[in-house]
Amino acid sequence: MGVINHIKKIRIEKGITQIRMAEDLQVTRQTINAIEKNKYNPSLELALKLVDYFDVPIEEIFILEEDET
Amino acid sequence: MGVINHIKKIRIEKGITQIRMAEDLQVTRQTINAIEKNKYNPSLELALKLVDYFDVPIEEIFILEEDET
DNA sequence: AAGATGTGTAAAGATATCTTTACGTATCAG
DNA sequence: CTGATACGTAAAGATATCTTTACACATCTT
Repeated sequence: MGVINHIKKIRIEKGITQIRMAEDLQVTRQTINAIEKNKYNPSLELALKLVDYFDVPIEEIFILEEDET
Repeated sequence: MGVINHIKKIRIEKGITQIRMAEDLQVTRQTINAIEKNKYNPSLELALKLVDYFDVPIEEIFILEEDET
């Protein structure tokens, strides 16, 4: 059970650096890096900002992994 | 800047109690209550579970309020 | 080689999210 | 009135999210 994301993939595709993303989204570079490395999930607020930032559907960025029985 | 939600409205429309929601989503009733009262935002994981649970687009539940310049 | 740029990481601290326990109020059924 | 059900809330504590500061490594340019 948990959430994984495809932020790094999307960021690279768009040719954006972690540094620029952090500035644009008003968080630190370490936050972007940690989320890309799936160290933890973004807050809902940051997740929604990421959706707006990349302009892609949320399902293309964040995947809710179901509990495998 | 922040996120508001329409969980209470949607829950009432579907005739579900906070207690049942909490059981179904495996969180406490207090968590549901606090989120409905906008005491704090759900985690991204819980937010995605809520989307699945209600089967509505995320934009109908969560609204990212922009910073008014 | 030296400097600039982009990325990975770590540790300490602040704040947010969530649980557990518990109490209060209101409504409805018996 | 009594009991059951649903909701609102509060306080203490655990864990997650995010910041600040700092260091390391790799690549590219000069």
